[in-house]
Amino acid sequence: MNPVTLKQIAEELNISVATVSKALKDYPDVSKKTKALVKELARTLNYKPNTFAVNLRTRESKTIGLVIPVIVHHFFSNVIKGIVAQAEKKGYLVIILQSNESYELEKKQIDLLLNQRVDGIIISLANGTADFTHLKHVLEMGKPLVMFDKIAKIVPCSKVVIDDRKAAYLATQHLIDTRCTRIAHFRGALLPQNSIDRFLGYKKALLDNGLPYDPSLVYICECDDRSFEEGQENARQLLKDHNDVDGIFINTDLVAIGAMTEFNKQGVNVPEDIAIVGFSNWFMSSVISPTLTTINQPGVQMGKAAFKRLYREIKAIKKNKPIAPKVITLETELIKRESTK
Amino acid sequence: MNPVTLKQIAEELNISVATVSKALKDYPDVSKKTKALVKELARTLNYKPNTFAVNLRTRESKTIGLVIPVIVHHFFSNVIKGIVAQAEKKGYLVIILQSNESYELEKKQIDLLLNQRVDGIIISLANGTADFTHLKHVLEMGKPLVMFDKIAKIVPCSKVVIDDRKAAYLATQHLIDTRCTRIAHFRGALLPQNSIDRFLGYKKALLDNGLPYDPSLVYICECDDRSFEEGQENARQLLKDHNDVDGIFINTDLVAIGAMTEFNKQGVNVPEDIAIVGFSNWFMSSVISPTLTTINQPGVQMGKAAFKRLYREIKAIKKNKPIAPKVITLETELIKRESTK
DNA sequence: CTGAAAGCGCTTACAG
DNA sequence: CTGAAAGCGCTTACAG
Repeated sequence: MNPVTLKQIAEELNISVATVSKALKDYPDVSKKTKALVKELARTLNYKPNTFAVNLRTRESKTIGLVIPVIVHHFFSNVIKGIVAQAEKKGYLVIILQSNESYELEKKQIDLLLNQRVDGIIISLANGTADFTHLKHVLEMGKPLVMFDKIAKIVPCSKVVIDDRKAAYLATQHLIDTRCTRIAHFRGALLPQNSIDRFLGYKKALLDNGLPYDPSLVYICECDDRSFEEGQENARQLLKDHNDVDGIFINTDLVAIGAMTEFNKQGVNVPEDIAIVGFSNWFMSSVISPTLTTINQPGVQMGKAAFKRLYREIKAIKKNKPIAPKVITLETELIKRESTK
Repeated sequence: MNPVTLKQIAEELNISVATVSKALKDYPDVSKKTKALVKELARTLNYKPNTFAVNLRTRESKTIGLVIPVIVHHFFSNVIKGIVAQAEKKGYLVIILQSNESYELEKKQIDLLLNQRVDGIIISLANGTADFTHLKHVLEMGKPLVMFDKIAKIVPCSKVVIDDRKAAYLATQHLIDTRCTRIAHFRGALLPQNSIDRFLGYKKALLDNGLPYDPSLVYICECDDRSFEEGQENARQLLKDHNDVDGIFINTDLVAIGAMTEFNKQGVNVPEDIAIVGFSNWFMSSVISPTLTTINQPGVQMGKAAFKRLYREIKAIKKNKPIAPKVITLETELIKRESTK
């Protein structure tokens, strides 16, 4: 069965397409009687406006794009959930693409979304992204852009983040407060701002407490799909390199769980021999043994906040109002569990 | 900057819009010279066709819809990954919505996608879905529909599944082969076909091996966001109800891990006292201790297969060819690990 | 080989 | 209060 059009309704009622259109949208200059007739018939015929035509006329698609490094990831799937839920409330649909942590792919995905003429884009950067012209391009096209989690400070768009530096500081301070004196750090990849910030927070906490900063205690993990294994490997290496470490602040829960597994295997007791603080508060962290002390990173909330901000900017642009980029920082908290003393 | 249109190119070159359109699409009836000129200018002006107009003309959106019960779920996020990747290869984008296991919401999401005029829909049903008119409606609109994982046999559309009954049979047989004689089952919710099939496979394996089927050994879990806790609760209850159980086949890895955690806590040894087989092969299953014997459920592959099938049907419908629903069954395998003897 | 024309289905400024 | 007209940007059957 072919979808009903305004024209069909108009012919049926012997009025014009223009009037039907206006009646359905409750324009004040249509008589109540006509409105009632039109609406009644529209309902019985199950009329649905043709989105393609509406899009073409109104120049908006009521669709936004989302680019994330990986879909199969607890934090990002939580963010997706938040964005999709919030978008739906406002009548927006979400197209999702993943960059696989590749700059090239990220560029391509942005291009696809622009061609699709989405009304706005939300993105968390790939680890490999060091050039931002594709993102500036989005802004030049007059499309709102919101970054979250892995952001680029230099791009003048709104951002939804947590205070990574502060959270890392808190995590490290907690290790110090529980009498750790030789604290290692498993950091994330080199480029992402959040892994830089977490590293800086770790370092500052050490220095503020009069502990020396020792670069040889900092291990890197790419945090790709091998996170767990990276945790194991780093733990193994750490035990070889340093037998005096008594605490580790780890960039991500999954890496931390990998490390704990390795320590278990090698008979190193957590937290007695080595205390561990993770990051993100993945649900498994409260469930493994010992349960993992960690920083809560509110994924769903970040997704919601990112869409809300994007929505404001979409509205603003529609009204030709200028938009001032805003950085929204969500609260995190340290969740103390068994992996620290 | 405003996007370039065909009209602008036409004016610049003093030819008609029609010729520009045809030149760009390599119609055979345009001179090589004109084509070269047009393509050259289109490139320098960075011309991109207006998707809204193309959609309206061609009556297709190159967009598909995906409805899943939950996004934050290892299996489903793997499926998303497979679908999105495969769709992108064919120039399709994916709009994702979640039903939260609610029939009402699922109905609404389908409606949204139809209004958006997606070219096809892929769905895994909500646990709560017992009525299928919304899905039949999709087919009546002439839109291809592909179900995966949680399907409804009664809806005449293509499906991508695994042989749940066979896989469950294998899992149970493995427990029997390793000398379990009193085998419990933690099943999924009552309605979904796959949890019914897994239950039936369990039951058949028992009977085929001359073991009695005891309904009191079957525990239910909704497998919503409390899966882990449900596993713990069922394990606790099982220990109270039956002290003679020596094996359990569990509907999902996460529930199984919950159960194992509870057994650990209560000093019940896995696999010596109770052997466990899970289902899905979540990556954590190879990582916990003891590692979990399970059935591998190929999420990414299922996603890819679902899109491939949908794509075929979209093409067929475009050519007015009839489509014969097809059931695609992917292979699974039993992965033996430490949780069974 | 090129272009005029019609049309996809809608919205909205304007005339009456 | 109603409707004719223009137009969003493209595609394609048809005429020349």
